[in-house]
Amino acid sequence: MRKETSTNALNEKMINDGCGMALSMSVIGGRWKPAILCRLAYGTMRYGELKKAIDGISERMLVAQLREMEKDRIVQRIVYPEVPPRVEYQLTDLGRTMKPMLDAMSEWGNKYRDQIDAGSIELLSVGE
Amino acid sequence: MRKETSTNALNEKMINDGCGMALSMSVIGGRWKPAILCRLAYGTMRYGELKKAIDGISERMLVAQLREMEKDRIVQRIVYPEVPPRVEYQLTDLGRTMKPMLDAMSEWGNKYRDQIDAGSIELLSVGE
DNA sequence: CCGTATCCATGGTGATACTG
DNA sequence: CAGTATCACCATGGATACGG
Repeated sequence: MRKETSTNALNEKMINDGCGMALSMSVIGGRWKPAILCRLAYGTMRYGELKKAIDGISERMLVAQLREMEKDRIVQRIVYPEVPPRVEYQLTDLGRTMKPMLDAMSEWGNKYRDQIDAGSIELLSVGE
Repeated sequence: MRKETSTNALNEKMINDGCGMALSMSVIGGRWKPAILCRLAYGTMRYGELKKAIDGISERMLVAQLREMEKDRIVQRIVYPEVPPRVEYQLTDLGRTMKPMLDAMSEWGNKYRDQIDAGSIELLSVGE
């Protein structure tokens, strides 16, 4: 049996629906994980860089989401014992295997946005 | 500007992080959407069939998640005016364009599960 | 058969302030 | 610079009962 501690990192509820999709969702789901993953997909980033790059994120949430992804072994945290302190984050090897999935998601999302913006889809509720 | 009504159907918070990943997440995120999408990917299903197929889902949640995906135009609801009533659900054309993304997610999830089960990853906290 | 309505618990998230 | 610590909100989702 797999072990875990808290919150979202590997949500037991979702991992057993047969198809792996739910497992993927439990790893990349989370308010800010897509945004973080997008950045780390291009390489290593410092804590402060991530914070600046991701608009609107609080330190609390940035750290929380990074920690969860560390637990799930897709993100790696590297601490340089310097003054001032420096901490870098990057995808692990396992994290990098997500690339095709991440790309597929970005691509569909962008196409979907185009569809909506083109007005060919109304996304309901205009008169609600 | 895009319009929307409630809850999760197109979460404004998530759609503006530049990469389309977050948009995708806002459409397929949700406790039961992966499970539902997995089923509908193979074809049309009746309400009752979905309910039976997805273990543990309540009627409330099944309907709620289906309605959200209807709003987002990826799922189509077809009502047959018969007695007894019959309602079928299927992916829309737009919904079917998600196939590559869905497949990528399933594939990565399954590989990830293998990695974990193989013990090559410990998923933390064994001694926590 | 296919849902709605209602109530309620949980925890994910945000805001703010503080620390090594 | 890179985080912790606390508090509180409220949307998400669960259980149960009822309706066309």
